[in-house]
Amino acid sequence: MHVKQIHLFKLNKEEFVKIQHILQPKINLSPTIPLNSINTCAGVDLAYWEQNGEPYGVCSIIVIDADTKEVIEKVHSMGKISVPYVSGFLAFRELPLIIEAAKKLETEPDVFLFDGNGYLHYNHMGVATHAAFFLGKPTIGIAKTYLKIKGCDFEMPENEVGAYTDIIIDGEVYGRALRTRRDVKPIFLSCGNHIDLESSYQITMSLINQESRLPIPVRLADLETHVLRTFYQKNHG
DNA sequence: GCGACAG
DNA sequence: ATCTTGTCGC
Repeated sequence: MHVKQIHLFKLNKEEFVKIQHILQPKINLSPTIPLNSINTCAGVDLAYWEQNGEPYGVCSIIVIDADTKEVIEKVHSMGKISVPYVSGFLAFRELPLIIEAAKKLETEPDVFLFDGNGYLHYNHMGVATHAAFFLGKPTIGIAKTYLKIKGCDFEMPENEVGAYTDIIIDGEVYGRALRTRRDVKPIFLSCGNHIDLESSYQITMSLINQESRLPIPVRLADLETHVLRTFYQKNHG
């Protein structure tokens, strides 16, 4: 798959904010493709560990068939991590490996689901949104915990599958607290890019099974990163 | 000094 | 994210 190259990853916080401000107005929340033409969905996740006191990470991307839910392709990338985790700047830490892995894809997924926020972010520039500028495909943000913005809490959705409450800040919809399964904590859904919230919701709910509150491709990528981490730790590189 | 903090 | 034992429940 064709992925735009990057060239910007040893900057300071001010530079990161500048980049987010430049990209933010270019976010497009209109769907580029209709729901019924989505045939393949990719899940993206990373795992981390330390080796000789240095941080390493592995990124897994797993593509599944939207109908059968069968795995079509999986790729990964591994390497040293050079950017620390700072809330609000996750994309700068994770994008290098994400892009490296995406380049290896032979299939071109119709949509990417990320482990992290998209539009639900201080500058509407969570990792899912930011990644779309390199992937050029629709992206969706799936966070497991709530990122509080401007002191606004979320309203707990009803305990029913598919129940949700929108997260509205200063009159703008940032995302959605979504109960994907009963008796389980909600996830925090938001647009990444090139897609609207309702479509993101439909896609996400269509990818839920009994295994997890997370959509299947994200869950699979999560499991895969753990396997890969064990492998790379054992084989010291 | 204290609390907050996607992954 | 990661470090970690047991434990409750389908």
